[in-house]
Amino acid sequence: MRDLLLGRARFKEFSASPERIPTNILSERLERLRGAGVVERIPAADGTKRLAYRLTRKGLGLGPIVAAVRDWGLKWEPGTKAAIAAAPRA
Amino acid sequence: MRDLLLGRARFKEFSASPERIPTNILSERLERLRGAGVVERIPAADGTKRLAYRLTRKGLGLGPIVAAVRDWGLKWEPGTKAAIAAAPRA
DNA sequence: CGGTATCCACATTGATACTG
DNA sequence: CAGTATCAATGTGGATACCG
Repeated sequence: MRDLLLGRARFKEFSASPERIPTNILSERLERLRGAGVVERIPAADGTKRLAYRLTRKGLGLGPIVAAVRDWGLKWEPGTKAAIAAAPRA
Repeated sequence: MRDLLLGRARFKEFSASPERIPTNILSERLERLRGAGVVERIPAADGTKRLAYRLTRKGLGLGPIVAAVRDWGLKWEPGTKAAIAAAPRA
């Protein structure tokens, strides 16, 4: 979800993230997110026959949750680093 | 977390919630939340020797996350009902 | 009342190997 | 590149019984 919210779209991009998620887990999660209507498949931007993934509106709606988790971690869990820009301090 | 945010404090109150959580799971979760510094034990308000649970400041900080999840559910997941008052529509 | 103790079922993750 | 197939390990939840 973090990668998708950052605009990442390709299997390989998700796979390259620091978590080093195994390909089977990544594949299964993308399918489950698709089943939940949070993610959709689209043709890749580069014109090749490859696929890409993108958040639906429902998926974009998860942004505030992810942001709230990030903010909580930054405030209360030492060592938390934000991959997505933090909300400005209120 | 929802019950705690609602101000519920007693083991029995959590236990009576609609999820009908088994006592072993409830007990284990309270301990884990305590270990995470999210919940603390306090003497019960009624002066008996019983215990009660309360959110720490760190735990109260989870409120915005729970609220964001609730709002997302209300908007995107049919059948979602809010146990905590929903944020006013922006 | 407020828990512990068992024990089982199932979900999730992960390592690894393989394929169109 | 973008997955699928296996299989083992672990985590999580739940039913149930019991106890101070």
